[in-house]
Amino acid sequence: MATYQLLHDWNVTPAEAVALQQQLRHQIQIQPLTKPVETIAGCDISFNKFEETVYAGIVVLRLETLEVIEEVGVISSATFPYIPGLLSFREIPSLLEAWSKLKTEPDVVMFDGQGIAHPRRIGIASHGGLFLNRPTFGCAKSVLVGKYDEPAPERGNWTPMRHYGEVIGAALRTKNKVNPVYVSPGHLIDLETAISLTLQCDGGRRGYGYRIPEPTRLTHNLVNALRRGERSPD
DNA sequence: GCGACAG
DNA sequence: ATCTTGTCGC
Repeated sequence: MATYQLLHDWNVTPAEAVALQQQLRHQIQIQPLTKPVETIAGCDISFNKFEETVYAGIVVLRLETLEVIEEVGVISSATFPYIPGLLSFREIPSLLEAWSKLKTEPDVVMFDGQGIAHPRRIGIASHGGLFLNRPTFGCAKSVLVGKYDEPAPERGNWTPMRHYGEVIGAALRTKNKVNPVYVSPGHLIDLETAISLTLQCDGGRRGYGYRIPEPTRLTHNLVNALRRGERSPD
């Protein structure tokens, strides 16, 4: 079973959450990978509007072939509300429950959200990286903070996202003439590597291609099936 | 003060 | 995030 470090309690108020982020942000390390990546995991949650029950899941893939190595899902509950800038406090607790069920120890984890492309430089991917103590990065479908110039329309092109003068991520085109995804390092990885991994996880390199990279796309399908009762938490 | 605002 | 069919464009 995969393990993680519980760096702090999750039962906090929004104000306490912000204080924790200010404290934790200094522990985040943006650097090149120290080990080659063989497996990559995607994680996501799903839920019915107005309900506290959440369906969390993680899918582990072999980077080279994008074949699924393992899938885990859990039905849990989230009490913390969705507040822009505090997404990790709503999603990470249940994702950690799913993580505990993994037999495999993913080399790197892709999150559905931001890494350091966050007002306090600690989005869900960075926060999760500290708990998991391994390389993580975010691949979001929309922007939280930062500005960027539109990247060229062909797959593979990207432009830097800037916030207060700092390069915090990239607007990356994963498919021709389709809206870009927003990639940013989470922890123990750098922007260039996060971009490279995102492109390697995109089926586009093999003909069939979706805007959302496979780890996140497949996990999204998994948790939605769980929510609809089309699959069980095994 | 006004508007923006990951999922 | 979720609720949902058709439809415009390449």
